[in-house]
Amino acid sequence: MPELPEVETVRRGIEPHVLGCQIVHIVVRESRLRWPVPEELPERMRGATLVAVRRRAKYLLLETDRGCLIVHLGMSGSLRMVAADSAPLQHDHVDLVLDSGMALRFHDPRRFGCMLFSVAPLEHPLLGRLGPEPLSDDFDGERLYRLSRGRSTPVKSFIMDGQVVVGVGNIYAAEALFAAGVRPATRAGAVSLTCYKRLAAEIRRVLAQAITQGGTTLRDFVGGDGRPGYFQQKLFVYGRDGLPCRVCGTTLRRLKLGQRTTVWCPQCQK
DNA sequence: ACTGGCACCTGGGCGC
DNA sequence: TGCGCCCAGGTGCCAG
Repeated sequence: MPELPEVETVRRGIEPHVLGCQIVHIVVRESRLRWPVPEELPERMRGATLVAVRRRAKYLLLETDRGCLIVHLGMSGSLRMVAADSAPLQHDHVDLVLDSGMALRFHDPRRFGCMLFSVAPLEHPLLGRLGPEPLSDDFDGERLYRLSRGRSTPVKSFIMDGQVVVGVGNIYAAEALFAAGVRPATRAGAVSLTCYKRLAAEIRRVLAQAITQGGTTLRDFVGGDGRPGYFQQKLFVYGRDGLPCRVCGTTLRRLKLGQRTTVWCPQCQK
């Protein structure tokens, strides 16, 4: 489900409701996520105080005085604040019950998400080799250009590679490539420095704008406060194959790159 | 070192 | 109404 803007929207939504709270207990109804929820998690976290809610790539880091919960929402996950005594629905796999009378509830029909524990999350194998945050100063067109030399992978797959830059998923990859006027199937190594500078700028702009809009609501995405995102009203290509380009009217085309559906405009993207 | 392909899951929408 | 098929926001891992 969520790309970086959605995860950031969730982070901002839950932060004010959990910061400073103590975890009374953790209810694990289904531990079979992408990786099993550690059996010792409830015992280890009982009584811990939440001191920060951070994000790295698409991972949420719930930091406590006893260590950190690493949460990924996969394709279909969500985190919501609920009343601690509210009845769980299907796929409500984990509750962090807080001393405020609320609970942070992890819901994930497809179970591609995860909930792990670490005392040094940034050194965790899943996070240790990630590239820079797209909204940080470490990310720019020169980096894209440098890392792409000699690579034959499509530029779209390249910018979705977490070692290159994190947080660019299928929606925003397509949108950024459209905005930069770059064809998704172009070999990464054949894209010029000029184009990469434009692409990096568009990746930043599109992600930042999506965060401002509260993320993109597809199907049932809602932020931690239950409000939907509005970015879908600004999509130029994602999900619009066969429809006219919003800029030039040309019929948008679709292809598969790295097993992911990709929509592009043959007129606007060269 | 790279690349493409598969895997993990459930649910919604479609054609028949 | 039911069944089978395809599709979906992610990403680790495998063989070649």
